[in-house]
Amino acid sequence: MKAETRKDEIIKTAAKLFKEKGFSAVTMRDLASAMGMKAASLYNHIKSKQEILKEIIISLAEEFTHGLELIQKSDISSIQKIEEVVKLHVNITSQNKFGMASLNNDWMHLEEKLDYYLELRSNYEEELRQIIADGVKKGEIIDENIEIMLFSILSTLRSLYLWIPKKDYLNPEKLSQELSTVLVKGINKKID
Amino acid sequence: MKAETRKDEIIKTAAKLFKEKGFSAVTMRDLASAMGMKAASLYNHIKSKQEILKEIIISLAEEFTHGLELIQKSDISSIQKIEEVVKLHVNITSQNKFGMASLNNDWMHLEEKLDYYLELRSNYEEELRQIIADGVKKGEIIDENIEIMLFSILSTLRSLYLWIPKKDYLNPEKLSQELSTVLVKGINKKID
DNA sequence: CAAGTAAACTAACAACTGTTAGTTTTTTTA
DNA sequence: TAAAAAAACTAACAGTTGTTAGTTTACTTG
Repeated sequence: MKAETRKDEIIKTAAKLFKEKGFSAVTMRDLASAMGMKAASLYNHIKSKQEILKEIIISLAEEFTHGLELIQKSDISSIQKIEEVVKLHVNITSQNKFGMASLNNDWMHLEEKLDYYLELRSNYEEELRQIIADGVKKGEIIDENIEIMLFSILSTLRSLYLWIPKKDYLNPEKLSQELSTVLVKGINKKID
Repeated sequence: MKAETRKDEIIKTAAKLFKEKGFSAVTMRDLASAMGMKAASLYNHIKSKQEILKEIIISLAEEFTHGLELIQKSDISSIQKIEEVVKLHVNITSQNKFGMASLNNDWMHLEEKLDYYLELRSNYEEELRQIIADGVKKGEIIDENIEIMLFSILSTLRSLYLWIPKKDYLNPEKLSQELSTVLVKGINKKID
């Protein structure tokens, strides 16, 4: 791991501000002030406000894509794959509590990289859909509407960024495990 | 039901734009242009940009609060209450596909009404938490971490606005029922 | 310690922001 | 059809926006 550059600090600070008010509502003067400098000085380190957003979002999106690829080709059951996806989201979100807000809410302000982002996202959804469909075919997963199961799981995982910061006494391992239980088994008490 | 005023049209159009780019990125000139008029003309109908956001968010928040109150005091099981909450979200979201985006993402730009909104929201979460806790106590709901169950359900329901527009061939009744199944029973196949 | 580089600064820009004032046009009502 | 009300307009404002140019200060390195 290399040393953190000034650019990295700016991006980290920006992510924090973007989470609070959204990309559009944060001005370069806000960001500069949070960094203890003047707005013009930021441009010694970054090319534009856009570039900051791009750095935050694209690196996260690629991290998810890469993580899911590994899970996809591993030789485990469908349910286990879903459990690994839960871990992936919990881990990335735990380490990027702020950036995840931009990924979820400010992707539409990407300009040149918007199409690339949308491609990564739809591929991600498609791969996860495939994992679920496989599980249904193999009889591991109930034969309910696949879109609804996909949506329900993904909504929960994508919202983790709102919730992990409030409960960060829970370690990632325990959180992943308990979350998997709820997502996979549901909440109703079974009659054993 | 009364006739739709020009103000209502403006708010509806604003909600649509707010969903696409977020409150901060939509200018009064954008809104005016979408309405086929000049920015200044908007002010014959509305007091400020803020007021539009307030109208969108507060009316929705109050609708949820009221809906949950009715469910809370009805004499049904905890699981049934949760199923009613699912219906509540599906119905309100189906009828407010655009406004729900503001409720989820732009509430922090409320000014005078921010505290009121935060109060409604935390009361809502607390009441739902109570429904779950009751269910656990009565043995209807598994004895897992209540916060995780609350978070998982609420994340899914709060994300409906992203998903309903894409699948609106599904009618609200069917969607509510299938979503309840997934949330309550989970996705794994039981050994009958 | 000299030279080079990194990182801050001041000043300014052109475009855009929400909003107001005052006026004209269109629609409704008596 | 005249008067009143509703709804649009033009023009402009004061403040804010992202960004650039040019300069000064601080740190690193040979």
